[in-house]
Amino acid sequence: MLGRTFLHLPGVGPKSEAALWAAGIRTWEDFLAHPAPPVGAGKAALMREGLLESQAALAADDLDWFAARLRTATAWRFLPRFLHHAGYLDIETDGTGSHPTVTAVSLLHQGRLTTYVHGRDMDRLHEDLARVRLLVSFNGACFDVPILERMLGARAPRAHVDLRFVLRAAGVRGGLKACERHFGLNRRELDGVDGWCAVLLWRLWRRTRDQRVLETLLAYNAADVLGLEVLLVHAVNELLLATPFAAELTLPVPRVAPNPFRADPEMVRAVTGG
DNA sequence: CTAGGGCGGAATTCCCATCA
DNA sequence: TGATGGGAATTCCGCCCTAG
Repeated sequence: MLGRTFLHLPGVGPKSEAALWAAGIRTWEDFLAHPAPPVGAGKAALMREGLLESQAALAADDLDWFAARLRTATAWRFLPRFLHHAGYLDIETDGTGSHPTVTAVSLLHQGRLTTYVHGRDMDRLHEDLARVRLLVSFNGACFDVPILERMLGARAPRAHVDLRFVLRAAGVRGGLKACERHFGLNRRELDGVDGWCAVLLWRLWRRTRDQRVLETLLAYNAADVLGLEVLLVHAVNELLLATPFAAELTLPVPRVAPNPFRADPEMVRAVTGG
């Protein structure tokens, strides 16, 4: 999809891009080879320049270059090409206002899920996060990343895709759980657990040191990032439907990866009030 | 509850094609 | 060639939404 995207060029919006596609100019190469593309001469020259730069950036695997030009709702355009760099992130906190303790973090990167726990190994997060070139989160632009930076001094990758806004562009609104339900994802024994439950689980864990409590908290945290990986593909496929390329570019939807942690039904009951 | 970034619509600027 | 109008892109601001 990236090689068919013109939106990232200055002076090009959704209308111009759609017009190019309709005129049979479907790829960067189509445009560059076209003797008289259906735009003004000045804009054509500017676009030609931008496309040559785009080709160079793609050849150099320069994710940041595209991330800077395709933000928020349009970020999905470069996702398929750079998917293998994605690090899916979700944090839990103790819920105490604007300066909370980060209690647990899950990071799914290159097929490996790593969990960080406050007081255990949270310090390892910095170096692992530094290896991630493309961060994927849900509402992370507003929540996870600012808190990680403020509370842990962490530095997030420059390229960050917040699925909240990608999904919204695809017409799917609401919180993470609602989005999962929309695509038929099932949380099974974690049904009904939300972020506030994670706060309660953390308090319960501190008080009791019962391993089942921590395990339930981590299962919830892990379920969030495992869901992100699948939601991302759904979102891209949904947005492809609004382009002429859905038939050839639709991605296979992966299964939700197995959760290495097991939520204890008794602990779930304890914090959901069920 | 509280914070914060981004959406959405309106206003504004920019660009291009069309004319005389 | 210079003025003009329309359409598209960009900018700006208040409010919405979601996180734990």
